[in-house]
Amino acid sequence: MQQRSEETRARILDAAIRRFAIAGYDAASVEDICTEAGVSKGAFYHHFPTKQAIFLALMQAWLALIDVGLDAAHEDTVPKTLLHMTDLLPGVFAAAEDRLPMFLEFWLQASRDETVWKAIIAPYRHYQESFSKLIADGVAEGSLKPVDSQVAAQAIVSLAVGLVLQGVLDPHGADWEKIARESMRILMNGLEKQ
Amino acid sequence: MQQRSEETRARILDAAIRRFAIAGYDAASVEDICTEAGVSKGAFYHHFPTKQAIFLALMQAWLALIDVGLDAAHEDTVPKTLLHMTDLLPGVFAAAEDRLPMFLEFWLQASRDETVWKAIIAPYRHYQESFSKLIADGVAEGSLKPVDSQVAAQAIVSLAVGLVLQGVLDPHGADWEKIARESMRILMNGLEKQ
DNA sequence: ATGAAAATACCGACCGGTCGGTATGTTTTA
DNA sequence: TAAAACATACCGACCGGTCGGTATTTTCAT
Repeated sequence: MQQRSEETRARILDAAIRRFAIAGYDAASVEDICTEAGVSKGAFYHHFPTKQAIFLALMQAWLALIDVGLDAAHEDTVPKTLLHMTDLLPGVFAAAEDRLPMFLEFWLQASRDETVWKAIIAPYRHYQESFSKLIADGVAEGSLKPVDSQVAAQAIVSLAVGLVLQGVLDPHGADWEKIARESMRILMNGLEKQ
Repeated sequence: MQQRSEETRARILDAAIRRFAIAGYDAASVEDICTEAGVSKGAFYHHFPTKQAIFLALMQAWLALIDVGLDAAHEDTVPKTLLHMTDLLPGVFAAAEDRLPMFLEFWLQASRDETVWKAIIAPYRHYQESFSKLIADGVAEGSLKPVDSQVAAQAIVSLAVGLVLQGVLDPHGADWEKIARESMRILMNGLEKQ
């Protein structure tokens, strides 16, 4: 049975998420993670070759989740799809909760470490491209103004990223779920025809 | 003469900006900064009590700069003011250049360290309030739609923050100056009357 | 089915190296 | 010459990663 092994691995991953989110990549020591997971350092290095490896594993799992989320949001018209995605945002905020700082951590590490950057940049550009295609479809079907689809896509992504970042910095300073919904609506007003 | 003292202090601050931007707060050691500045550790700790102190000093100088920039952008009507700010964005991108990662560094430290957070949150909320008042003025003068000024302000800030963050991650992946200008225009389309 | 052997999973002491900060001495300035 | 400015050597704490050894699970011949 590899049941024990898999559970140990899962415990380490789970503990790592919490420690990285709370303390950050550098400050969260391997020993911290092991203590939180209730395993030894030997177990850690049995499952992961380096500290960075577990970080990458977490990041890739997270990136895969985004993919699933985006695919699941498709509706029959482009504005409906965008609005549906907007409606999902509050849920994302609520679900992420204490793991939101990990988002920042991924971003920061990627901007500094080439290995991390290479792992994140391809999916990231893929998302941009997805949104861009979505906008282009909307323009084609006549539901959106004839905007530059690349630019509009990046505007949407930027707004979302900025909202998350502010939610991380000042979680109780505003009702971010409401702001997310309504500010996306404002942006959409600038995109929708009529 | 305290000329030498002041120059040493300035050299240390300048070196710290570079090291923090390139390596990040944790990875940039005090010794790194000293070497880059061409001074000894003794000089460093003569001018700054702790490593965090120099970080806070840099951050406060940066926050003060933003204040100046925002105040300088005022025009006679609200949409004109917003567009003027938008036009300034490319310059901000160009000027920041290698110091942009510092932005991310400030944000991250603030989300983890209470001292840093307290230093950044008041100015941050002040900016939000400034934008909010600006939007409210626009609604009052009839140039903007009757939107919730808080929400609209946060949308603008979010978009700006998101643009900067993407510029940090993927500087050569897109023409961020153009995207900044045009995506702000789209957002404005959703705000302006008629 | 069962017991031994092989493979896997895990433990925890330890190492080389780094880092923030200090103590103390020397140089420069007023 | 006194005080401020700077240099240097050093300390204790910590961290990522290693390693020899132990416990547990799986394999397989009988």
